[in-house]
Parts: sequence; structure tokens; C-alpha cells
Amino acid sequence: MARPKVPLLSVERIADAALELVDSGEPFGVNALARRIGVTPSSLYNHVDGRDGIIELMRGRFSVESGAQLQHGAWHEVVAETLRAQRRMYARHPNLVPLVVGKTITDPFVIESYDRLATTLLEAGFPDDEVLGVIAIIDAFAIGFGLDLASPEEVWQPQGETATLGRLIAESPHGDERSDRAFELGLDLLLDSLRLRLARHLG
Amino acid sequence: MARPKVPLLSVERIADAALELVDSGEPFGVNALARRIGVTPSSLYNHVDGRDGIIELMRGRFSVESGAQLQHGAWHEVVAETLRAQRRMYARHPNLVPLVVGKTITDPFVIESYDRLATTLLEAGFPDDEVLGVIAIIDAFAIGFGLDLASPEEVWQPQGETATLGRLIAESPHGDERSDRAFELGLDLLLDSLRLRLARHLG
DNA sequence: ACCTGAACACCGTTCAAGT
DNA sequence: ACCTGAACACCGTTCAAGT
Repeated sequence: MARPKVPLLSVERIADAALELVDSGEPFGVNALARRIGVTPSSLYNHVDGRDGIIELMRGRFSVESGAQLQHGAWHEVVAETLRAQRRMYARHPNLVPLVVGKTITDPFVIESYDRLATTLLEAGFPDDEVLGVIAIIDAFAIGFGLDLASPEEVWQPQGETATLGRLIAESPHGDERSDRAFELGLDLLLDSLRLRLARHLG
Repeated sequence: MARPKVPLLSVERIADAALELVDSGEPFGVNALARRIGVTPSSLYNHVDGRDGIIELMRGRFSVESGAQLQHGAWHEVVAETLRAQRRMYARHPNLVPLVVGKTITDPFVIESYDRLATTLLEAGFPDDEVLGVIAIIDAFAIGFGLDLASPEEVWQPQGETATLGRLIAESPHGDERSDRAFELGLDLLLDSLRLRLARHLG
């Protein structure tokens, strides 16, 4: 077949299929992806920078999917909206989370959203040498709760007797509801503490 | 050679070598591990349950390593010490973090430390239906910052122009120092917000 | 420019054969 | 019981060849 008159592949098409594959729960891989599209693995390399490139593509895609983030507004609204947007996309594609953690972020959309966040925090009055730290915290928070979504139903499985944990687990909501509640509580706490810190800086 | 009079391998020996391999920074794998020990990959299967089995082995090993945590003291000291202990073990074996993340925790040592935390928080005055949420937050925090340690030197790599991010990255400390500072800042923020919340509950 | 197919150096796992 | 070596079905990536 060699080169078809109309291309079989595009970055777009590859990203779509990759997300489909990830969401299907099957293990992600270049070969599996090619099989799913109905093409040879090597074909993909005409459009995309290998396995890592495809993962970055998905990261970017699902950032875009997460929708337009708040452009302006009070800093705490921007923080909350950024975190909720990330939360939404992690919830939509939980199996993607383990793939993207711990890889360098190069996707322009993601970079841009962090850039916007940095600018907002600076303008709100956080000192230069603290903004990056705050962003790292926000990132850790988002990733931690993202993995929480990707985790098995029961995160803690006490085998023997426990003083407190077993009872609380039995009494508390499970699965998504547990995770959602913890997220909202965590967001509250984070915003509280940031407000407190800012007040100290400004006062 | 076939069967030697004295066995070349043992679960112990395999676990040690596996951690060595992980800590060396080379990608973890059964074949690489066998090479490092100086044995055939298939030999390992006489002692250990494949790749996943070896990973579980390491998890158990490095939980024990994390050692005794604070048994009593003010609740905020217990929280801080729990987080710092986790931080230490993540710091000691950062490359292990992505391997074990998102798997159900059954290790008795880890369960016990969370149980102690739950009891402490309850006694401090946090309401029943919030303790598990707080623990989930602490967990997300620990995992998020653990992954931060395992991350590549440059987490964000802006390609083009940025309004703020590029400048801040250039000005800020890098690598472990950046990560440590962010962790300590995050810990401050977390404790602040928990104190605030507790005061509201008690007041 | 864009796809195929062969090739390469890897995986993880199984299993018969040897002692 | 415990190790080897061959074998299998996979990886991810490169590259010449074809249109």
C-alpha cells in the first residue's frame, strides 16, 4: 500500500485512539495502539515522537478536554478551578494518571495553565521565592488525589485488629464518594492555609 | 551448572538486589535484575512470583526500613513525623515510588501507622466523619511529594515564552533543594489548616 | 510525505533437561 | 530443589523500500 492518497493517520487520530486504549483498561503500548488503529507500529513514528510523545499528547489532550480554565478572578478561584479541572480530567481518565506521573511536562497548554497560575499568585502578593513552591504543592495535591482515583476500591485493607481505622472505614463512604469528599475537604484546607499565609505576608 | 550444592539465590538475596537495581536508576525488570545477580532470568522463578512479586517484596522491605514512628505526642507532631518518615523512605528509594503507587496497601506496618494516626486525630478532637478524609489528604500529600522526588530534574520545561514561570524557575533552587523546600512549605500549610479546622470544631 | 515490512535489541514467563 | 538454555509472545524503535 505504501503511501495512501489520503493519509490514514494524524496526530489527532493517534491521540484519540491512544486515549481510547487507555480508557479501555488494556495496557498502553505503541504496538497495541497501532493494532487498534489498524496500522503498522512504525507508521506512528511519522507523526509522533514515540511512546513518550504519545503520552505527552494525551496529557495535552486531556488538559484541553478539561476545558477552558478560569482566566481571571480572585487568586483562590483560579487555584480552585485549576485543581478542579485537573481533578475532572483525572476522574475521566484514571488509567492515564500512572502513565503521566513523574514525566517532564512539556505540553504547551499545561505549561500555560501553570504559567497563568504563577502570574496570578504573584499578583496576589505571594513572594517570588514562594510561588514555585506553592505550585509544587498544588501539583502534588492534584497528583496525589488523581492517584487516589486510579487506586483500587479499598486503599487500606487492614488484615488484623485495628484500634480505629477499621471502624472508620466501615462507617465512611467508599469509592468515588469517599475520594470526592476527601478532595473537597483537602481543597478547603489548602485554600485556608494559603489565605492565612498570604495574610501574613501582606500584614 | 544445573543445581549447585549451595543455592545461589534466596528471596532475601533477590530483594536486596532488586532494591539495588531500582536505586541505581536503571529501569527495573526481571532480566536486568537477573543480569545484575549473575544468573538466568528463569532462575528467579524458583524463589519469587515474577515481576509483580518482586515489587511487592520491595514494598514490604522498604516499609520496614522506614522504622519506628512517633508513638505519642501532640497530634500535629504525629502528623508531621508520619509525613517526614514517609518522605524519608521515598527519598531513600525515589524510583520505587512509581512502581508501587496505586496498589492496595496491606502491609501491616503501614496499616499500623495509619491506625495510630487515626486514633491520634480522633483524640485530638477531629470528628469521626472527617478523620479518614484528613488521612486521605495526608496520604495524597505524601505520595504527591514522593513522586516529586522521583521526578526528572526539570519538572516543567517551557518551550516558548512564558509570562512568569520561566523566570521563577531560573531564579529558584533546583533538584532536591527545591523539592525539600516545597515539602517543608507544604507541611507548614497543612498543619496550619488542620489547626484552623480543629479550632473551629472545638470552638 | 507517509506507509509497510524486516530487523534489532530488548521484555516477562514457561518448561524440559540436567544435577 | 535449583539452575540453565531454548522457546514464546510480546515490547519500542530504526530504517530501507515503495509510492
